[in-house]
Amino acid sequence: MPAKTTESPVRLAAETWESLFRAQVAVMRKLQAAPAFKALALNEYDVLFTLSRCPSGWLRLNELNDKVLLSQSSLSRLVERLEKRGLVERTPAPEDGRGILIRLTDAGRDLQKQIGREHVRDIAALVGPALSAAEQQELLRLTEKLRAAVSVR
Amino acid sequence: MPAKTTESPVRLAAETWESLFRAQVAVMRKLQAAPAFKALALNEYDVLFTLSRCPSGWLRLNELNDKVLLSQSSLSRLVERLEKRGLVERTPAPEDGRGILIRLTDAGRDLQKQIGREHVRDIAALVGPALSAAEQQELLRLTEKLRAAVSVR
DNA sequence: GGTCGATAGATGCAAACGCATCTAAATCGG
DNA sequence: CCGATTTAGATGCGTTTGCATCTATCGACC
Repeated sequence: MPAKTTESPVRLAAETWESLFRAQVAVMRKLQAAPAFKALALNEYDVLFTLSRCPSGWLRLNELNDKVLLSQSSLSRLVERLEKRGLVERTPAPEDGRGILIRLTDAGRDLQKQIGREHVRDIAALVGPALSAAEQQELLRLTEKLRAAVSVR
Repeated sequence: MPAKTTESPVRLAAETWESLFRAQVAVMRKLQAAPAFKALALNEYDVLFTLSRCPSGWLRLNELNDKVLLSQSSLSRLVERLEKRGLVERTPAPEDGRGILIRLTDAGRDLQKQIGREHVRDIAALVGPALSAAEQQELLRLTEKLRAAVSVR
């Protein structure tokens, strides 16, 4: 396929985004269908995952909201569900009477790890054969740069 | 930031996917908030867009379903809504009594073009400043390669 | 040609979603 | 220090979503 992307900057950006988006859809399709997500919706897993990556273990609800593609109200109720299932804990934020802090329970951490292992295998099975290591590193670099630039403020 | 990605292939693939996914979330956040999507949800726009890109103008429902991250039933009802709004048309497929064909109406095409213009501007404003033209081309190439590899069969 | 599994799409239903709004706490300005 | 604005999160409500299932047609095979 010839590179027809020397057209206009606007067009190049649009095509780049569309390609990124379609790739995300294609991969996500496969991942969602995996048995790892019988127990937990992807958004729910994403919250557990994000909490597991947090150094202090605690995250504010609004911090979580930056990571996940959900409205504030939906995230609020999603966390409520996770709490009912005993996967996360809530505490009023000590320094801000409006806020709440969330962290994984032991059960939540276990479930995240278990699903995470399967999930990582699924990802590797999809992405590994598709791109060389060097290409993956470059894709990682570019998407990280894009995310950082878009997320300013 | 040092490249810690020379670890294992599995880990590299997982980090690459996570970075791609987060970038997608970050960009999508901004795009969804744009005034272009007051009139039409993103999934709905995506269907109109896909139809507008189709050479024959007609698409089967199941072909459409490959492009969009929606279940079959959700897409069925989404198209139903678009039809009620006069944006798409349905016809029984001539060669397959089970299938239906969908295409844009004139109103649908107009709306897609109108939103599309705004949308492309929004994308360019986000992606353009984030990556150089060469980087965008490389990102386009890598995501297209990934999508193609994942979509086989 | 008739039966049988597979495929396309529609539909009932409960769960999840976003928007608008509400309450309460923090921050700002005088 | 007090009223006004902003911010964090919860909640009512109508809409959208996915799962399971249903109907109808297609294709394969005997």
